[in-house]
Amino acid sequence: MTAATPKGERRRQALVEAAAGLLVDGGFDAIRHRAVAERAGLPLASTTYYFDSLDELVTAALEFQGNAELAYGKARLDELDPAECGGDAFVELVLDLLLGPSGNRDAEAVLLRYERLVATGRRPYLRPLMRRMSGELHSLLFDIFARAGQPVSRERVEELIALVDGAVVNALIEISPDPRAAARRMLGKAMQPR
Amino acid sequence: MTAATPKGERRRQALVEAAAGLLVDGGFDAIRHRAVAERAGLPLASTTYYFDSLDELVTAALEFQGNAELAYGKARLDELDPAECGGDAFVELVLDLLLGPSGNRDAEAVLLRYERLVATGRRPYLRPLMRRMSGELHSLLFDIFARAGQPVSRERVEELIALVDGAVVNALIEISPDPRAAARRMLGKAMQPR
DNA sequence: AAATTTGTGGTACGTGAGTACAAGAATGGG
DNA sequence: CCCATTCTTGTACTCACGTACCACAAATTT
Repeated sequence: MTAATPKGERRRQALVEAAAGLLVDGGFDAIRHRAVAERAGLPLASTTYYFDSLDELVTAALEFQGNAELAYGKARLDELDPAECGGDAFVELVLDLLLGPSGNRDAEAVLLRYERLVATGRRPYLRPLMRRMSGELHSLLFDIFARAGQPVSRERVEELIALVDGAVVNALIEISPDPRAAARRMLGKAMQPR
Repeated sequence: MTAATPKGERRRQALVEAAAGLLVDGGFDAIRHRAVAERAGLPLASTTYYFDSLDELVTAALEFQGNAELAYGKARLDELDPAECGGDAFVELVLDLLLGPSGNRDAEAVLLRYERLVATGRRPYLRPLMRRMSGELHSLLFDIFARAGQPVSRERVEELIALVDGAVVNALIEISPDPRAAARRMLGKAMQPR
């Protein structure tokens, strides 16, 4: 159900944000009616009033989080100074877009981005949303490469994303996972001038 | 707990196989005491008798499944005829090792291999096992490339694996996921003679 | 053969979850 | 001011799950 009153809309939004927070901290399984309500400081029943099912709440949380990440990416694109796109700095920029800002407690925060992809395998209802966000991310990267004076084809963007994603999922099984370092290594090598 | 009697050992093994089956069909969350017992045709309490905790059962199931996959890979290596390693056939061979034999109901079966990687992020107790299996898989691929007359460095193996893994996780969000096709495309391009 | 270990399985407890419900409060238009 | 719609929330029902328990059977050891 959708809210019809301003206050209702605010409450609904508070629930979405709480759910998104839980999503980041604990993954999809952490989004539960009771946990969301508590985190938002609202009663349990408010979650079932504004969302017909838990899936709907999960979808809203994912959309909120995804949009936040895309907004961050767009901001980085806007403030991009082509002069400061030396090799290493540019690699870090791309990693920021794909994995989130560095300084995130890493393995933890990166994990969610990949749980999302894989979870979509068993939750088909997330696919349309994930497709949209993935498409926007690709476009964003495409623009960033162009803006940085290193234009690439869309196909090449897909390759680089795949390389980073693969490096990350394989890094997750290390004793002390450092997925960003693994991705940096692969990406740095792939982007080296030939 | 470990079994001490031959019959006990058989029962324990039946539980592990049942759990592995559930793992393949429904992912980690599908491994539950009751489901495992029912699938094995044994009483509920047998699961707690042979395994101190559910984690132990999950670990055993994963190990069983992983070993089966590695055995399949070794068999493919043994029967490898270097003469039949034309480009396309060889790509398919590599995909068979990384994604499982073609003909698997694809998106379904491939999914587990990536759930494992990501799940390890939130289940540290799986890491040692995953590391071991991942290492063996890398070695296997290294040997296969050499045997096929296309030797590559271990670093290059890692790159190709990352490329395939990244292609797969990104393919999972499609409306009708075909991760194998996506991986085939990327891998084929990356392995093209330069 | 007795004793001890090992295996077996029915049952039940406690917990946490999704969801339903109904009674009450707030809101806004006539 | 009233009334209908919208919102709010405490409570409770049902279910599935992990796990513990215990009486008993089978096997193994002494």
